[in-house]
Amino acid sequence: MEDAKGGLYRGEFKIMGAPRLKDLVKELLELKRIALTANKSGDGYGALLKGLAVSTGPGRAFYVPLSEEPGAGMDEKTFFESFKDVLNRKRIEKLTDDSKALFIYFNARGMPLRGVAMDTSLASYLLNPSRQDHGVGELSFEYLGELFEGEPPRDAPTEDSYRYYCKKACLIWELSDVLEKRLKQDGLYTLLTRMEMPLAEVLADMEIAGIKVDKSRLDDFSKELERELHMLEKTIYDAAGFRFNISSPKQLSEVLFEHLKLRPVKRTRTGYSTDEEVLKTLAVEHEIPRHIISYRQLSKLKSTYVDAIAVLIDPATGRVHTSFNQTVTATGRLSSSRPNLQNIPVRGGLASRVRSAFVAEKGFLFLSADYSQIELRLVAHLSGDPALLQAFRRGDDIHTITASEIFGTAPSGVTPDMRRKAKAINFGIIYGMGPYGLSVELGTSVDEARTYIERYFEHYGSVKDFIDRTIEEARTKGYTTTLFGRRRFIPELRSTVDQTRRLGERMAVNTPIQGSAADMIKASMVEIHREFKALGLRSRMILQIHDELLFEVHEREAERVEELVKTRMEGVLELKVPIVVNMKSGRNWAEVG
DNA sequence: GCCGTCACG
DNA sequence: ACGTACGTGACGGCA
Repeated sequence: MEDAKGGLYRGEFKIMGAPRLKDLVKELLELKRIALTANKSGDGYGALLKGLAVSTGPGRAFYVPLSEEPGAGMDEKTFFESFKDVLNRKRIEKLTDDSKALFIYFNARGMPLRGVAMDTSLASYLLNPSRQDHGVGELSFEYLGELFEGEPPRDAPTEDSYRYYCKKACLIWELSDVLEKRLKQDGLYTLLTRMEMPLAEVLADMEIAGIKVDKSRLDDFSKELERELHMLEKTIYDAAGFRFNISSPKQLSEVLFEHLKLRPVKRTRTGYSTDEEVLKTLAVEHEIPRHIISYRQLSKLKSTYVDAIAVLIDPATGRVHTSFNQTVTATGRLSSSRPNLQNIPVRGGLASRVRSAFVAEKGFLFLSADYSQIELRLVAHLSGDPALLQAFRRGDDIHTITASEIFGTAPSGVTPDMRRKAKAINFGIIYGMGPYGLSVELGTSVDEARTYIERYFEHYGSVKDFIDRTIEEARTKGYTTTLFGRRRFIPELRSTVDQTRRLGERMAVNTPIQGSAADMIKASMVEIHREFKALGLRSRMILQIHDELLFEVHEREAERVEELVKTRMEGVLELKVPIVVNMKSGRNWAEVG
């Protein structure tokens, strides 16, 4: 495409190639701020960068086609040589719609990108984390009143796609001012610049690092599961007297409730439920449900955690590179996808077969550091409840103490079953449960569950006050907040539908707890990453699982890193109760979980 | 593209 | 009489 080699497009956007690049870079070096947006194919670590659009001000932009777009662009070396200073200079502020993607691209190639001053997705997420879409199109409509649909960029480089990205870069420029003002109005700007934007680079480095997977271990396990599934399949067909698709809830339901005439336990929106709870109930009557449970467990393991992960191993590095999504959850948590490494099995007999396939690089160890009871500690802090505060300050086992209060015995007289019930209640509080929910969880009557909840609030009266206060505040303001000032709007609270309004109340209570815990771990991650860099350590952070961080630690750095991580995580914030972090190290993930 | 199911914190 | 504990992502089946 000859225009890509330095020609000037009609209209307001330029497409730059090598000949004119020098002049342009000279001009850029004089600027205070530029807007950047990438034309990439694919997502996350594996994405290809096809080009970069740069806006130098409202209505002015140019586009650099890169060689990753076949036949179109400038080779990487030329690009880096020309742009290095622009990207590296902190005083040239960069505005972008997806800083993590840029960090992944540049950091992975040893090209530091500095001076990122705005990330419009992250800004939008802080303004309203419940939005489904934080893209430039949505934001332009919402905040600029401008329609930007452009057209979906094509496979082949075209003038249209260049113009599309140039326009996008210009909109990012304009959006940045508006978003900055809004964030400052809402007291969220610091959260953007000090937490979410620095975190984006941390996440980029974690995605680049990935985690090593022993493929042969997974392959062996897959074959084993295959054989087991085949045997179970036969057993089930024999017991039923005919073949059917065991993985089809619809067909299974016909088998259980029509052919075998078992009594349905509960309904789904579309028919009778066949979930594990139902199957356990039915297992008393027939042998099939028990086999179905086993079949389901093994097939889940095989499809989701063995086969799906094996194909995502990068053959070049032997590692899988998840994507950490920073703008998905309503509470401020991260999420992980392709693969989701935040829901790798940890319970159940075969969980360790999967976890042990995630291994530390030769010469390295895994170190896991998790916040102990972080959400309950936050309940203690946020409510200021004297009994709860005292329990945590004394270092008591919180479930045992709760059990002793509810059942009126000395802590030494608490049986394992009493502790189990107290644990369910403690968790239920965080979620805003009712008597029914607790009764299902405990397998007791609704009345019994109701009694437990009443006794809980008798002993932890300030927790009740906290819940009421939090709901009331959310109703008045329209949103609920975390310790760090993160917001979540809860329109459900104004619903006239009872069920919806109660859902809103549970969200209003749960979000400050879950969200404050998310704030804390995010702040620790930024701090720890900064220290690792400053100290020039070879160790690196590789995963975050909500209240846990996983590190791949160089053997010779083990002691220093343990000390550093524990200190930073526990000292991230001063609460009214101690913050406790548990640490464990080992050669694979099963050993540290 | 939705549903049911199930893995995690 | 009804639904009934927060937040996620991914799979297979099915229309």
